[in-house]
Amino acid sequence: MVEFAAVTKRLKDHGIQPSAQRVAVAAWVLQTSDHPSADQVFAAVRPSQAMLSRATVYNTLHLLVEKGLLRQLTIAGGRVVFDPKLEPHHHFVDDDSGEVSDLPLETFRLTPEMPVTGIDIREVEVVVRGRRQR
Amino acid sequence: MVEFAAVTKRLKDHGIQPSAQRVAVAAWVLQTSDHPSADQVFAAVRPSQAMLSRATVYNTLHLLVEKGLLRQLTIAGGRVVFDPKLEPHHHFVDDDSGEVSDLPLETFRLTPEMPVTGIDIREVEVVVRGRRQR
DNA sequence: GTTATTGCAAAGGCTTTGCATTACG
DNA sequence: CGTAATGCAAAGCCTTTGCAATAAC
Repeated sequence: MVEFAAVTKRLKDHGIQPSAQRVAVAAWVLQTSDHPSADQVFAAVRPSQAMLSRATVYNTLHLLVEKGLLRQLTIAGGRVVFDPKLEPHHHFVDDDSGEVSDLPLETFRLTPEMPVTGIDIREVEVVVRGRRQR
Repeated sequence: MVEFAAVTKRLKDHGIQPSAQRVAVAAWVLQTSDHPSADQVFAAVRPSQAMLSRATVYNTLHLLVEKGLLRQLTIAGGRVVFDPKLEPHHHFVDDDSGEVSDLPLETFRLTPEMPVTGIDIREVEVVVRGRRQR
């Protein structure tokens, strides 16, 4: 069960005019612990929102990213996925299944020991590829 | 001027059967200091190798990656580029121009202080996004 | 009423695929 | 000869675009 009222407020607070479609998309994607692709978002929200087109999903996702409610990740292989977890953290991609999972920030400490000059760093993305041991 | 003989030998050493197209592609992509996309490789090699199709370029690039002569990177925005520099290092993507450049490994020290368990790490990709200062 | 949002379908990149042709061992 | 590599064009994703219809202010 998702609180649409809370989502609506959150959208407004971030300067996004709510609409049935936007609230439905946001309510789902902002609470998932998964790392869905645009199409997975569409597939997940469609059943409860028959009036929803792919274009609107892309539209809404980009809007959420632009307004800072969602992060867009680029995973090995060129896949683009979305991540509602805003706190800095890293990612692990299972080469076998393609699944994406979070790695806590402390797993790797990025210590600038050689100062990076001439660059305004906006974001550091760390993607670990490998295999789950069994 | 590129030494085709050396490239040919290198391909053979890595179990790749040389051909005119493969040597031409490899000779260019393995010596560039850039981070070209598949299409940029095609555009660069085509003039000196009229008998070259896009399919063969993709084919050859994937072969080089598979055999460990080339690395495939996934850059912010879902772009896939290739990097002949095999030594571990990081990458910087200029948000303005989209250009990719290398960052020395020492720029960031990745210190596993919380041991990563249950995972066979194959590769750690660090991509820094931001802007060049002027 | 005027502006913003949406759906639809078409168009656009980029990459892969299938198959006949050509080159190689 | 038999196998491997290539070219070509078509097909496949995924994503964006244009425009008319709809809904919101």
